[in-house]
Amino acid sequence: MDAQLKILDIHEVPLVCRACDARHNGVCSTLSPLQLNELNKHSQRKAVEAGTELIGQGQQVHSYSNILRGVIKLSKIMADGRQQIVGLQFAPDFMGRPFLGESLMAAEAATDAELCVLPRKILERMIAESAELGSRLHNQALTELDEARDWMLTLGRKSAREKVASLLVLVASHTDGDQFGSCAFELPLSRADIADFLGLTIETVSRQMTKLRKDGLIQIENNRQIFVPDLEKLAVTAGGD
Amino acid sequence: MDAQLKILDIHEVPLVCRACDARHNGVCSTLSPLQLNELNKHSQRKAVEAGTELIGQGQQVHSYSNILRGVIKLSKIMADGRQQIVGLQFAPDFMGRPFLGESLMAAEAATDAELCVLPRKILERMIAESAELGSRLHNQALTELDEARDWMLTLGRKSAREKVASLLVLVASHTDGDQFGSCAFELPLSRADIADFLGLTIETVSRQMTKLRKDGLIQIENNRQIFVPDLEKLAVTAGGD
DNA sequence: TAGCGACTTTGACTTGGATCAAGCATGAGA
DNA sequence: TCTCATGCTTGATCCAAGTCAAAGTCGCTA
Repeated sequence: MDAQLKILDIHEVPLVCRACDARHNGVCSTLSPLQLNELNKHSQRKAVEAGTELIGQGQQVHSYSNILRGVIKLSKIMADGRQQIVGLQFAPDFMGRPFLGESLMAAEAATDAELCVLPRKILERMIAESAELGSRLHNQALTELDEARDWMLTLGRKSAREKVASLLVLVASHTDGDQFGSCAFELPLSRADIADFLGLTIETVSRQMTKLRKDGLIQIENNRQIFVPDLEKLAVTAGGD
Repeated sequence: MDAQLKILDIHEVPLVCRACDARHNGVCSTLSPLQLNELNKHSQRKAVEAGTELIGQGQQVHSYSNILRGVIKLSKIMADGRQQIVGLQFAPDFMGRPFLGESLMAAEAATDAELCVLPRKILERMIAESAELGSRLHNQALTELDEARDWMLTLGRKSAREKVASLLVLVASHTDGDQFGSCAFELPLSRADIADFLGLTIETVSRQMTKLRKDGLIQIENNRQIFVPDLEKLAVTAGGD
């Protein structure tokens, strides 16, 4: 909520994103050395802490970002305050909605995060110049659409228990600990965030987490540390397939 | 349900889509005459009647389509039969998810419809060749993503009454009768479809329709014919903005 | 014109999740 | 050490929407 750093003013942060290092495969990996050099002149690395609002619903868009570290939540809010998280973005996703001047939702850092900020005009010019970059972003848009539609099934047709299990499976799937049976991870979201993502209240989320714990499907430490003894079983609880 | 025509066998229907006529601005309008000619060799116009399944969840994708007339519903189904409609496509949308061999959802004609069917391989080659076509499809994907996220807010946070009103506003917005105050249209969906789209039951949909009617927000004739005396008021009932 | 099937509405009852209201932990600051 | 704020859990109660069951409506066919 307390936005110490505004992403829009890209000149605040001095550190320049030098090249497509491993974490930076969101966009740059498709560019020619010439384009990369051009991009480096304008891109800015930026660290933000959890809770920082990166852009508000209805605000003008001046930049896009590659997410280098952390989790960003995208949310929509109704006139009366009801809120729905409509997407989570993990590193190394590209963040932003090209070709639209005004943001249709708010973006907020769910965890401490690091971004590589790209000015809008520069990036849009590069999309026009590089078919490969365009294709890359096209594919990410399609993937996000797939995910959004999966989530529509979750929101529309699953019970609270299934919803919470679905969220845990989703977060687990974005954690590299892709071991077979068990996995452990830190939840990037508070109970309130989870509720906003699942279309539930915090009380219901809490109750279902407790129930999943008592049923032996998960273990919880310090509210955020989750251990899943059997991911398969949790996925079944989340609604199968 | 009874699929008399399978979209996959493009040779069944003799009529060839000759050119980018007005209704056919989904894809073809971006192509060069040479490419158009090439496309015309392979595209097929096809009429399907309401209820025809165009592709099933998990099936191999062999073609894409431009929708020339009618409404297509995209739906996901869970192992136990729970169903959620995750998108509606109206003419002149492009239908299909490029670059993925297997369909993540089912597509079914909600109304009688007419399609221009494009074989997958041909279209994907043309995307690679034409930056403008790629950009066009990229934009459609982004638009669909915007719509999906809007709908996530509806599914997650709105009451049954607001959901039904939202659907009516959505359908109204795809009807060219964009008069200011009032509008009239035919619902392309049955009560069961509406329920599947809104994450409700048919009974709840029916009750809310009745209540909206009794509140004077809509008039209903023959279940499907809707007259909205004041679209603005209905939009407010749908949750504002 | 009666009968059948698909679709819709309506009513009575149940229930899952929301709401309201305390408690409980943790950590920061005085 | 106390207090206060923040985030989470737990319990009691309520209500919106689901479930179950019947009855209308319409078109189709015999």
